[in-house]
Amino acid sequence: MAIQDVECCEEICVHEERIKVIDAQMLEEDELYDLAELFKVFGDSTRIRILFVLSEAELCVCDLAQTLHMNQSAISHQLKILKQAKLVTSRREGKSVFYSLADDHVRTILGQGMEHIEEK
Amino acid sequence: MAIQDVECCEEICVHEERIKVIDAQMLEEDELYDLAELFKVFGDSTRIRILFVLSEAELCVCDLAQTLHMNQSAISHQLKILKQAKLVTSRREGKSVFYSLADDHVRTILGQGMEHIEEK
DNA sequence: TGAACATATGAAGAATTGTTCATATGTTTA
DNA sequence: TAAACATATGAACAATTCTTCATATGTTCA
Repeated sequence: MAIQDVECCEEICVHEERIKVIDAQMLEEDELYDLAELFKVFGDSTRIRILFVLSEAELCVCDLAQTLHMNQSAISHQLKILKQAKLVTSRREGKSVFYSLADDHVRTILGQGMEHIEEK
Repeated sequence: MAIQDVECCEEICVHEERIKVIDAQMLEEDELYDLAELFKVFGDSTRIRILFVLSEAELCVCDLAQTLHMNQSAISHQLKILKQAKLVTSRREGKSVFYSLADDHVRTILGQGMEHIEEK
């Protein structure tokens, strides 16, 4: 992101004190980045579908692929992203790997999102 | 998304009944899409910063640009996206346009996101 | 051990997205 | 009405992302 001087409205709306206070309370750069990265993970309909399905039942990669009508590779790639974000966990059982939701934040966030879009 | 037949594990992990039940409960295509679109809006650090700043105070475009050290055009573009997603609202006051958070879902979602990344 | 199966992953191409630049729109005031 | 100011927006380029294909890894069982 380019940092630069910005010519700005001077009379009405620049409240320097207010800006200073906000600046001080601002999230750290890496927190901001992590937060955006987290939501980016939610921001894909394939991953939303995976999370939604896993909120109903623990499933293996193959079941997920079949349920979502997508090939195994695509699902595996998305599961990797979900796992890196700690939104899902997995356990191996023989040849299969079963995935499930990592914790309740996932459900809460999905639920809040649903509420928001339903209010429109 | 390509829909196709997937050769799938047959012995261990395909639970056809389970899949049928999940299929029936699955979100509608457009709900899924809307939900992903919503989270996509949260999935950018500039927009997260805008939302965070607006959670502290109502600000005009110019103040936002100055606070975030970005130019006015970039901020306006992002505000448009936030407004389309109904995450912010605006009111005009003379030459300036003031933006603020649209509702408390925004705060809840941001808060849950913060909790999640802080638990790591 | 080797064949069969389930999952993971690297590379590549298509599609999407964010910022910048230039300019348009809308508001105030001289 | 014209100039000055604040905001909005279209086009373009760079960067990121998602899916597919091919193949590698890991597990079971004959």
